[in-house]
Amino acid sequence: MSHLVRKLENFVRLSAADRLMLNRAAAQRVRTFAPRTDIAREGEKPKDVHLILNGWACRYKQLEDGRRQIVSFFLPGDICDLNIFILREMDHSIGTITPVSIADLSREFFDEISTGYPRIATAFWWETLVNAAIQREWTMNLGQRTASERMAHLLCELFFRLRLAGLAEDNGCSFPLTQADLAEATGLSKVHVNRTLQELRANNLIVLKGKMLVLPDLERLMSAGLFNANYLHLDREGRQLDANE
Amino acid sequence: MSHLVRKLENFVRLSAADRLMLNRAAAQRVRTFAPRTDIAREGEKPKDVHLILNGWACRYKQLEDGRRQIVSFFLPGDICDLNIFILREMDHSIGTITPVSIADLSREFFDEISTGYPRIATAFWWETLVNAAIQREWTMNLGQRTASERMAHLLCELFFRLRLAGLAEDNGCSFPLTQADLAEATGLSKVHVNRTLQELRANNLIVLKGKMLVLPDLERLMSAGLFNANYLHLDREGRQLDANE
DNA sequence: GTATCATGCTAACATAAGTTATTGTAGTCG
DNA sequence: CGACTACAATAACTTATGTTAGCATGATAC
Repeated sequence: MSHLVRKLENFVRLSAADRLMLNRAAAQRVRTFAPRTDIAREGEKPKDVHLILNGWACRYKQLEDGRRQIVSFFLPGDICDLNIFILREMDHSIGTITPVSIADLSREFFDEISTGYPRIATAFWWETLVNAAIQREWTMNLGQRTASERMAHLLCELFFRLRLAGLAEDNGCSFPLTQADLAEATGLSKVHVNRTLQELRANNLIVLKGKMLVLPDLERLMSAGLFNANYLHLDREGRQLDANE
Repeated sequence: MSHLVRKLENFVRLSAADRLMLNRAAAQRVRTFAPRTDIAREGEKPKDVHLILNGWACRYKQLEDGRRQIVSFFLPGDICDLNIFILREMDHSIGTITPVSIADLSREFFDEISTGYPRIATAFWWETLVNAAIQREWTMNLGQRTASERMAHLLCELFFRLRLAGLAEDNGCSFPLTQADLAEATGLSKVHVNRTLQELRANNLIVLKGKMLVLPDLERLMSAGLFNANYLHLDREGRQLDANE
């Protein structure tokens, strides 16, 4: 089962036809990219919506003087920007971290969804709203949390999101980000990222080595990062109805 | 003409019927709020989409220990969160800065839009995408810009957005935010906000007094804030077609 | 096997921004 | 009118994080 379907089914119940539709779309127009290359660049006209099939990528923005900020990460099953084609040009770039394969989704695909696949349409709205919530949480993260809180929070988020797509073990996950990547995502310097990771290690909150992240005590890491998963909206739609609200 | 219509017409050409529909929706279910009160609170079940008719409001998040971050501002003509009702609970709060009046838009209103008002639907997608872009830009702002760049950038953004809704003069606007508000939005301390504003004043980039902001030289302020308006996507849809792209 | 490169680590030092505290100023309320 | 109150301004001091630089490690390539 694809990571996308796996993820969306955490929120809506999809029919067999829904799943077929999604898997069919994910099998067409597939492209692959080497690590550290751009899938799309700021200033370009957006043509398609990208679905990440495999690998890690990120959205980033750059200032004229070279300062770079990773504004979000894309994990397998993530969709880049619904309906982006109505805009005239990209206001950010999308680049790969690892080798990445994507499927390009056309405008026509979304037209089909909105006329004939209401459950998928709802699931896509959920995806859009959760992405917005993640971006807000990053604003909070950069604005209010200290370096170690910020790092702990980011690690929790990535772990939760990977788990949602079926890509994490019970207490860890594969983790391809370099300290330089973490620096660009947290707004810290590389040196301070290193210090911060050492601190988390010293507190037995993480084991991070050779592209593998182990979280020996997720609860403690969450509280170290003041992490509250509510913004990921992991509850299935209708649960409040089941509970006879 | 309402601020909403004014704003959306910067992007799509609306028909008379479109405008009528929007103005009708904006006249029903109107509520008013005192300054510094909450329109919605984190944890609540979202019921309606809010359209800001008048006044300034903000979205904010709070940590258990009281640290607060304003994650975005709402100006007249802004819509809070399209389709928010599919989520089970709010992950943030919405509070007023000034006295505010809003119109609550129902699920049924959006159903009507999506079946019978394609231009409005497109304009709403534009609004959603621009809001996402603004949130990304805030991430960049907090992660990479220095205090004075950050402040200059924020002032530019608010000025541009007010102008879009027809709420700014040529070289200034009404500006109800306190230094404490600016601190919560920029992730700086109140004291440092004060220092930063002094610096901008000393460089003749702003005149800020008694809830009025004057920008004597917008160009210079923009370059002081490394402000590039591309993320606001102010270009009307179809312009690239007119230009025979 | 050793040269090269990306990545990680550490130390010493510099600085932007935070903290605490005090004072000024204007508006509002009784 | 005087007493509050919210907001703004400043000073003195502290601290978290940035900067520069150098070294260590491990993978990849020839």
